[in-house]
Amino acid sequence: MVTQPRSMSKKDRRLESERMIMVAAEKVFAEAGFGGATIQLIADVAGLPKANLHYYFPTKEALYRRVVQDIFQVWLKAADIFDQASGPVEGIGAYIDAKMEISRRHPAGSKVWASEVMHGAPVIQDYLETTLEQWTNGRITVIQSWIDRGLMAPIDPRHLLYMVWATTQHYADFGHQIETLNNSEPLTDAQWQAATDSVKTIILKGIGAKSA
Amino acid sequence: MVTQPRSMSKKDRRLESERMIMVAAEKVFAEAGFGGATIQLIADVAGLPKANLHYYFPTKEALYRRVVQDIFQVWLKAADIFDQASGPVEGIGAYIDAKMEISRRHPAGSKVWASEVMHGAPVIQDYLETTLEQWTNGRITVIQSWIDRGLMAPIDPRHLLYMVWATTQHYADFGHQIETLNNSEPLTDAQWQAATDSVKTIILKGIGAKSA
DNA sequence: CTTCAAGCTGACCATATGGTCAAAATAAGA
DNA sequence: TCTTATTTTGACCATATGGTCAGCTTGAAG
Repeated sequence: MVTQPRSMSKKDRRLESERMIMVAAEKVFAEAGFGGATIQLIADVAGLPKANLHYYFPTKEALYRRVVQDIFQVWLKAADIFDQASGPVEGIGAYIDAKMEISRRHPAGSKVWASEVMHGAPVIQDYLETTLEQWTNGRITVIQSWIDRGLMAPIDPRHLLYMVWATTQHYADFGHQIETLNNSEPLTDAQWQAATDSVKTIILKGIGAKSA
Repeated sequence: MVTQPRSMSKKDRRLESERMIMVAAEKVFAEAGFGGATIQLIADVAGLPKANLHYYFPTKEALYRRVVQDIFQVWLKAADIFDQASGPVEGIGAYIDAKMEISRRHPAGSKVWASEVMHGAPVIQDYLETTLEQWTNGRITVIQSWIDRGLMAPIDPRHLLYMVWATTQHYADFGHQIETLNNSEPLTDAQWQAATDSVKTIILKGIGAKSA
């Protein structure tokens, strides 16, 4: 456990403790799944007694919910890029860049999200039905307008989005498999760049994207 | 529980019981994850007393291992199609067809596989390092030969394979999300066909595939 | 310095779960 | 029919785990 500086105010220490717990929880939930994760292990990773963890988060479910909600925020934030784009090359290209970066920097979060959805989204079903659906429909409109303006081929925007999600998140969720097939070595900077380029090249060419 | 006909021999009944347990286990492991699944629930789904399940499979791990190995076999079998192809349009096209069909028919299996890999492949690490790596390298050779013969653009074959895996498996692993975004309705036959067509179109066009 | 609310923690509890076992039931073979 | 191996099952056990709680510590405010 990293000792917390005396300088911190009580409020800061609270926030700091909550953050440490969240980070530990994200990691443990990602590695073991919700059912396989134990409060004890999360507490150990965070460097706190189990009872202290319960002081901040009353139940395992509550902690898990917070973790999933946090991840969803990151997810949504990356999507903002989409809107500032003038056409598919810039918009989808930048979106792929952002999502690949998330897969690289927050693989644990991506896995927790994947696990949550795979198990039927018991915790964030309402988000899927409201926020995600609205975001998706908005993006579908944008993509459709690009198609209407002749900036890309008439691909079903929905399946295009699924492909981007699937491909980018795969590098986080199946990172272990990818690493194994890479002589059990993590991807290097150059390899991540090559992966990103490959994904962008294939998808942008595949939809016949033209710069606006 | 489906009563087993008296006509069955003892050996057949054993196989039948094992199969029922495997089917139930695949479903429960997919829905709850390894840690969240309970032997009791698997037994209930299979329609057997818990103790009887332990007669056929000594431990939870042993049962899980069998389930994962089974799934891997399906995975490999689908890959055979690849070899009979004369070029990327036929080979990759047929491979995408096969994998989309698996996602549709065996979504639970796909989820168990995804979960296993996400958790670091504790059970099938050796398969990844041997069988999967060999299969992958073989396919990379094939794809490279297509590139050399000018049948497709010079895409890194590895990332192409990852994209096919990611995209096709996404329809199983994230099926719940896709269903939610489809007005909480399962995809119809036509929608599955449209999804498959979209995936094939984008990828084949994206790699500049030409018929041999 | 004193007071008091906020924060922290070791010890404890109830429950769920994987797994065991002895005995009963069943079916195949002599 | 009798014998024996296989299969089935209810009852039981040891352990792990989520969660509680009473009491202790700490630090801010007056």
